[in-house]
Amino acid sequence: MKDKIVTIKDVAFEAGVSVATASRALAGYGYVKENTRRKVLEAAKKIDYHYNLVAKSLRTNKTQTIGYLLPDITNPFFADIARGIQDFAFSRGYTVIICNNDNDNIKTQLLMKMFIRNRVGGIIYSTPYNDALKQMVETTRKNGIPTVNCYGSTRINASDVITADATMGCYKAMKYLLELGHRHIAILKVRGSGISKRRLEGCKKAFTEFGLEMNPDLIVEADDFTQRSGFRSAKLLFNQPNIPSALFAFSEQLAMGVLKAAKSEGIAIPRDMSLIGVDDMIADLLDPPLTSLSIPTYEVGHAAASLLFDRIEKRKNDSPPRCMLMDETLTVRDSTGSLRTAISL
Amino acid sequence: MKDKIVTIKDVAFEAGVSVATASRALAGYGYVKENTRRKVLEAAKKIDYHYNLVAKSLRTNKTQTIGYLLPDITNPFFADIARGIQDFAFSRGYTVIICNNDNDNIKTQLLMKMFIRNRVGGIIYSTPYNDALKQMVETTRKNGIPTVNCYGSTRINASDVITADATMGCYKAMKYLLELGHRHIAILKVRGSGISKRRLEGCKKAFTEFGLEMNPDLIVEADDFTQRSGFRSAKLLFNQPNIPSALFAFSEQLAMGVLKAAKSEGIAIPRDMSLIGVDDMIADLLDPPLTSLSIPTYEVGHAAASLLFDRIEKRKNDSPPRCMLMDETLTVRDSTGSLRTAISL
DNA sequence: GTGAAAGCGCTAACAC
DNA sequence: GTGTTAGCGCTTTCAC
Repeated sequence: MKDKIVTIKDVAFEAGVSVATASRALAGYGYVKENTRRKVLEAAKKIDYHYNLVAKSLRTNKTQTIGYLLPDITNPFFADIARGIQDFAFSRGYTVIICNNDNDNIKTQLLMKMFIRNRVGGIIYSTPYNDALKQMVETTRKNGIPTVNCYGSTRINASDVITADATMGCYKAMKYLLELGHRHIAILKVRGSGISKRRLEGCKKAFTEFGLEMNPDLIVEADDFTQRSGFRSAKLLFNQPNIPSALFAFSEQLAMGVLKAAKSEGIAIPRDMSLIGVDDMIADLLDPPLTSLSIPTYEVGHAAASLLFDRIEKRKNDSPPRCMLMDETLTVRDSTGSLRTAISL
Repeated sequence: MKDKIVTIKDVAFEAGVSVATASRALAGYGYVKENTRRKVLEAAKKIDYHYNLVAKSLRTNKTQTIGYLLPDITNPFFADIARGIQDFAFSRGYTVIICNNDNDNIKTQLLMKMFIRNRVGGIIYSTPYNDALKQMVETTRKNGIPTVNCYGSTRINASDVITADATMGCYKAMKYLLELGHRHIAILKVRGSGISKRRLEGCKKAFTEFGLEMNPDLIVEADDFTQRSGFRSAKLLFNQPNIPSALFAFSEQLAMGVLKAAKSEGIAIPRDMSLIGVDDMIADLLDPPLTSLSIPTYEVGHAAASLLFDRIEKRKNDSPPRCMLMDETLTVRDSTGSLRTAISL
């Protein structure tokens, strides 16, 4: 139980070879006779040697680590993405440092600097690409650290971008509602949100395909993606002369707010109104289980890591930023029904 | 944009001092004249220097990193703990490596080895202290890496332990039910679960205090903590001659299963039966919002990190393992009511 | 207060 | 196939 640190030198001595050979055997590269390799590995095990990644990192000037910057790991949406990233990274022998910025620019800057100090091989971020981040991305690039914008925004920027195809997803969801016979369909989007805009485009496309046009009065703008906003907006909507036969809310939280508002107004779902949400984190637990456009969060994370490792390993860090879109899928549950249902009552 | 790496040497040159002085100024220890320090920091900024933690780690033989081993970051319960750990670690200038073992012993071993190879300063784990883990904890201890068992089990083991006071929590919850007038109270625990056993003890204590005894027929053993198990067990229970006036399920998932079973049997909650759950992750979103015993997950994580840093920084790594208990709190919502309600109907 | 220099554990030429 | 050896970028004695 001596505190003497066991190094590769000790392994080499124990195995009766040079440190170079020991190194080659341990790291598994270069030419080592199978017999020698075995001898070295046995010696390592015997003297309880543990490879020192810190030393390797210093020597090779690259770590087996990447950073992931997100708003808050407590948010299941990002936790799923994180899992996708971790699994991919781990399969490559990498470790990931997860940091929460709480949507705070000061923290962003601090954390990105921490990533650099730790000499991460690359950084994935799921946080809006604003000026604070832009500046830090610039800095990391100068330091040879590639970045991937993971579900942050599709706005052209200095990083590779991976995100879900929101336009296409909403097109599918809206088409589904139209096929059910709905025409008087309300949208609950968020004011000033880029992704809301893209979602709306998808909706419009579906309407156009049906030779219809959306009623601007039914496009409601919420302040943010929260449940409270959803509740408030829905209340307002429900106090109009006639309520829509279907409502498409652009987040799960918004939809939950709508659900509450509907309950309080005695509006039964889906009998009186069909409801679709987005995100699908706990949609199946709601009452009624919510038909929902689900974002393939795990796959998004996985793909982000894959994009990042392309740059880290293949060193093609000078090629222009790429953009990759993942398919959103519609999961039909109990909150939607055909228009006939509503008419018959 | 040259790829030349900027080192402390360059900073020293730029500032016109020796590397030793530059090092002292940059790391902020030892004697450096205020004036010199400023000069060095300015030089560093000017040539865009980024401190290299890898080199520091190699030299000092300690990293600014800890490891957190959990079943799955996607589980909000552990994500909350992770957040508590991260925040504490970050405040100490540490970074945390989060690894999911999916309750798999092989992965546990792999990941713990990864932690050692990365020379983490300490490890927190939220995974059962079984033989596989025990062996790895032994190994880390030999390598001078302290460990904290965070909500894993209170069984005496080689690590510091932090957990919630389940016995006390359940005592409070049960007392609440008894004060509401309930006597015919069912428990939904999990067979073979250590924590379930401690929870049951708390319940018994409350009964004893009221001069009562628990009815063994109403202590139901589920196979695991899942919703499916809760549903199945509740169904069985509800098909008995008379249903209990209250039910206490030892996890949120179990309670959700009970909720579903009750709905399918036409049992109204809380009118026909009161229901209490444990965990309180999404209890407020359920229908009805669930009265719930909440585990202070964030605080548990925070405390775990605090315990760990005691050992890392104060180097009192030879003192015997400590055990720390956090209070669980009862959050009353709509799923519980006084017995009179039930009688009156 | 500051500087010179040794060395943390590993890798990668290069020599044999 | 294997060995020798010079560092990677920092810290930290020990002189001055």
